[in-house]
Amino acid sequence: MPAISTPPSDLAPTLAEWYRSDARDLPWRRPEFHAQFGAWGTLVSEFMLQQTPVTRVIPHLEAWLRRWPTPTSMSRATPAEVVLQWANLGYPRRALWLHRAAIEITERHSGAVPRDVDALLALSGIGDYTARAVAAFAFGDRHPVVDTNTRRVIARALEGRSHPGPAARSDLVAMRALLPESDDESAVFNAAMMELGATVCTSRAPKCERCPISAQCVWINAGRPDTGDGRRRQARYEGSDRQARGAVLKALRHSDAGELPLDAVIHDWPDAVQRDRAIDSLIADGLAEAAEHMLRLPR
DNA sequence: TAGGCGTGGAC
DNA sequence: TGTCCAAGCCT
Repeated sequence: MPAISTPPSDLAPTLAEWYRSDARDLPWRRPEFHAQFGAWGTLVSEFMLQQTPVTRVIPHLEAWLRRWPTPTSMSRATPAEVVLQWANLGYPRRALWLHRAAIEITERHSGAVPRDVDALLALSGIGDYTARAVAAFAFGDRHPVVDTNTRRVIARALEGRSHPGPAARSDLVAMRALLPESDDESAVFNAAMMELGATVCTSRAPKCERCPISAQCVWINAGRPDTGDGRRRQARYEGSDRQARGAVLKALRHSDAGELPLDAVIHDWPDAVQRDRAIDSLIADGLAEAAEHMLRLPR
């Protein structure tokens, strides 16, 4: 790993000041949000934000929390209801995982979102990022919160690369070394690194002229070299199994009573083998079930 | 560790 | 148009 040229002590205060003045006003950052929904609100927001843009999440989050304001209320829903409410947010397995997590929280933690990172990691659909995001943002504890934005800021500002490498456990170690001493300052630092990456230090066309740490940025001082050759490319979507799965589930979501005759499910799909493979894989994932020549959302 | 997994907006 | 990208997780 390249040498770190900026002392961590310089970064946090500068970013904290910038964050206080420039951070977006997002629902889950408002005190009323925490007062109303607590850690559950944070947890739901983090599930929805996994690979889905902020602007698409906001309306869904508010509808979701109005319907299921606590883990226990959601634990009593059916998978079909949850998948329907998830609507077109994408990656619908997240809806099942969130539902499962709500049940686990109800059964293992008496309906209260746990504060302990290991307990959070043990819940369905929660990994290194989400567990620490909940612990840091909902409970104010000092943990390294590392998402794609954080990794990009570290790659550029500290390592002089245009894009971070693949996510790795070592990212947690690198971020932990940058955290301020106190819980409060750490939470702000985590949020500020993410915010900078999301709004200024973006993947494409970064706005370096608006960056509060541009003077210390190793990447800028190196002439902003393109070092992104080794990045993993997202697989082609057009014609993919994912597209077929999405079409099947969309048909189910829009059907009456959440079910369709099996032979009517995207019957005009150009590749019948792929269509059947998509249906089978959705059933295997628990996102659909077959019964009596019908395909339906899971009950 | 690499590949699979939705959806839609921006360019 | 096609390509990239988005507060990741699971296997």
